[in-house]
Amino acid sequence: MPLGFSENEMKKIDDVVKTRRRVKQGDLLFGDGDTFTSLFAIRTGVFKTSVSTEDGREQVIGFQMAGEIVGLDGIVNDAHSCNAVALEDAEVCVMPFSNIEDLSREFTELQRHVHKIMSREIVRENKVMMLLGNMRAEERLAAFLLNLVQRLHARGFSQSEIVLRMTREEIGSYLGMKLETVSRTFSKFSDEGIIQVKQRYVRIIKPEALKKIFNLQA
Amino acid sequence: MPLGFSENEMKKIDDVVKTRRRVKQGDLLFGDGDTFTSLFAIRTGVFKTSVSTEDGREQVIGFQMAGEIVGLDGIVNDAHSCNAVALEDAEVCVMPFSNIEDLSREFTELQRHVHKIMSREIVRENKVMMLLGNMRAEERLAAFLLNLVQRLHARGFSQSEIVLRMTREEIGSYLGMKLETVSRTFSKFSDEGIIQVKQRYVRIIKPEALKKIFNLQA
DNA sequence: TGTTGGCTTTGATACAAATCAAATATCACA
DNA sequence: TGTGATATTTGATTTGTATCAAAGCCAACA
Repeated sequence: MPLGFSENEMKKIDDVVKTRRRVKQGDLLFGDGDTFTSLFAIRTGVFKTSVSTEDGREQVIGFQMAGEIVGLDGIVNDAHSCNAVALEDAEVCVMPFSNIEDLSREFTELQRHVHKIMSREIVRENKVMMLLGNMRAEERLAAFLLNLVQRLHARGFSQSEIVLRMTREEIGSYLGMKLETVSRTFSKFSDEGIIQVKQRYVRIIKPEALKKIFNLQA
Repeated sequence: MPLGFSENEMKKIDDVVKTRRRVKQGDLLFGDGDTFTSLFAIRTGVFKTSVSTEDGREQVIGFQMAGEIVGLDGIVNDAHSCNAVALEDAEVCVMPFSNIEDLSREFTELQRHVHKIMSREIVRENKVMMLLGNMRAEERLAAFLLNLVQRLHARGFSQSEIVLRMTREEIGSYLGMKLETVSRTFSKFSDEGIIQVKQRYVRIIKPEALKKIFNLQA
């Protein structure tokens, strides 16, 4: 939340955010078709969001972590159009959207914040479309790893070490490739000394090499 | 714009929308890096929006037509992060975003409308990610054609005839495939009697066949 | 502490789409 | 009306990733 509010204002805003909900690993925070009432701010844990087709295939559309907002998809039709699943035990703030709308009419700062959150999600998805439409497996995985450490580092974690919360299959779904290709690409980076991989643990040895792969975009 | 406003309210809202701008075919409405000030409501013409990489490759992220809003990407950083180019001579309403923010604090209906527009864009991009990540060339093109006629039909045009405003290359960029593959897939659909194609003109003969291809998602 | 089941790695092969190449069609404009 | 530039189609070949298959690894739990 942005600063610049009076004490009284903060209190009102705090009220929006006071309800908490715990979500166990593997459990659904919300699912496709669920009635939309609230946005969720992630306090702890990592989520994946995904859409599914009738025949059961899944497309992961994002991995969200502490401080990020999920549920924006539900606003347009008052129903969610994707699934949000906890990849580890998690806790979220439940923020009823009608409260957010009421308050953001009162506080310009909050209004602006809400708009920026939605715009940020649009811009993020634009970048993912570029990944999916234009890039090769190595570039996609390099971009994925760089994005992940960057976000983890911004949250006080290591700049070089990652413990993945998602399976190879989920990474593959997000990046538009099969789990075997994800695994092979990890192995290739490892062989080249760019990263160390041991199952879910990844250590980035040469971030510049990843950046080069990503920027080269052969 | 949604209904349910008083005359006085309508006048205020009309004021936001009164500035017009003409954009010639091939001209930029806004470009990556441009300062963000306004959203644009398309009155006539078709636009493409795209992001580019340093090495000059382009990913088309959408084709927008009358009644649709472009520029949402600019809100988060007060600068645009994509390009919007007119694919034919076009006219837009220029809607200064600060006016929109001011008015939407005043009118709940407008506030809601703005939120829904942004959410709709997020949901649209989710679907494109599914296309790009999971589907094969035929499925992508079938989905593209169905989406296009559906939107044209909603605007009073034919349910079966399309005059494409974009090149094969632009379609391919949007769908994550090369122009030759787009062309071949058009030819294949044509050979199968599903569509008639003559350059930019497309007539859909068997919409059910397209739907089947799209739903099958082998 | 052994067993089960899920996840990951690696190898061999198949295939869809990319690439390379050339011919044809269309349009703008001199 | 011809000419050049651009867009499209089609063919031949290559290639990156998917698919199929099997073995190895790990964690949870009986």
